[in-house]
Amino acid sequence: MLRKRLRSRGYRVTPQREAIYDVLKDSEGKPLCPEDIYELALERYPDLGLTTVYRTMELFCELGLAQHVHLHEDAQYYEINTGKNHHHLVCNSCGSVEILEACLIDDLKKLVRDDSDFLVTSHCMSLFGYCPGCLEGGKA
Amino acid sequence: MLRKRLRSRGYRVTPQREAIYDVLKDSEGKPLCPEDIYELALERYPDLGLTTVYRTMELFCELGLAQHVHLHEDAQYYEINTGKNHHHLVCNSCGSVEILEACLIDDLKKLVRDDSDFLVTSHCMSLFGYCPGCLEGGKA
DNA sequence: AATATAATTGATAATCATTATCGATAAATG
DNA sequence: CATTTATCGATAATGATTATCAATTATATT
Repeated sequence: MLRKRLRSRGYRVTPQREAIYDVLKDSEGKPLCPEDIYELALERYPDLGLTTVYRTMELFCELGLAQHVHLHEDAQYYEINTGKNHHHLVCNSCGSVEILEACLIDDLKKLVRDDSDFLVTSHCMSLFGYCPGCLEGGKA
Repeated sequence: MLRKRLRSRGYRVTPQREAIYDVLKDSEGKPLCPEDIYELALERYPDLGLTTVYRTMELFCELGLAQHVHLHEDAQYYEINTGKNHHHLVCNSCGSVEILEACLIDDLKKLVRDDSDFLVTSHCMSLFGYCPGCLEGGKA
């Protein structure tokens, strides 16, 4: 899987990339930060550098081998709390933000309330992609 | 609203806090980063310091006057991409992460596809709160 | 209205995660 | 096996956020 994916795009197969990929595979369902990945991968490839972890994760995400997970309640953007929920459509190209009034968070919260004992106090939710303008202009 | 909310919790009403709150109110629907807020608030209170913006936004979030918005696709946590979506339940107290297999993202994507011309390529979605263990132990 | 007190502020320094640089190394190709 | 060039790791640089601390000022009290 890893070897094929890398080679098909012209990237090289290296022991560092294999070590990092194995760490991710073994941690399925448990999100890891770069430092976590670094420390686990060191056990498989002792000369690994932290820089390589950052570079490799960026590559893996681009190749669809890994994905980002948002685990912090803090984010560098703020807005006034009006009490009513909504989502944001964030354009990867121009950075524009569109408001999506429809909100599935309440459904999801209800689902969690019914199915588990976890108490939800807040959430983070955004959709990323390309806005109509960028799609049309071929910037995407 | 601002004055009442501050005083009811023993916080003081200052021109800096009023300036920042006014900026948020005037930017409803448009998420702002600390630097954005700082620059807009300077027009209302020219001696404002950036440090105060960070402190004030933290306070406003605690008071429920403002909320965080996630606008970046990059996050410092990663996991392997298995192709099937799921959400994360993140405990504010112990940091534990529970997997929620149910996923409403596909419904939401469909909704966006039907109602707008925005092309969704990825998303961020997590629920924050308190896990059963922390609720029970009174740590929450 | 004047005073006391303690919260709040802003300038500065410190921190910490992430990114850029660059010479050395090693994977792929023939 | 030799060549080419992607990849690597150590280090420095960056940039956003946080800690420090003396000065200021909102509030309660007199």
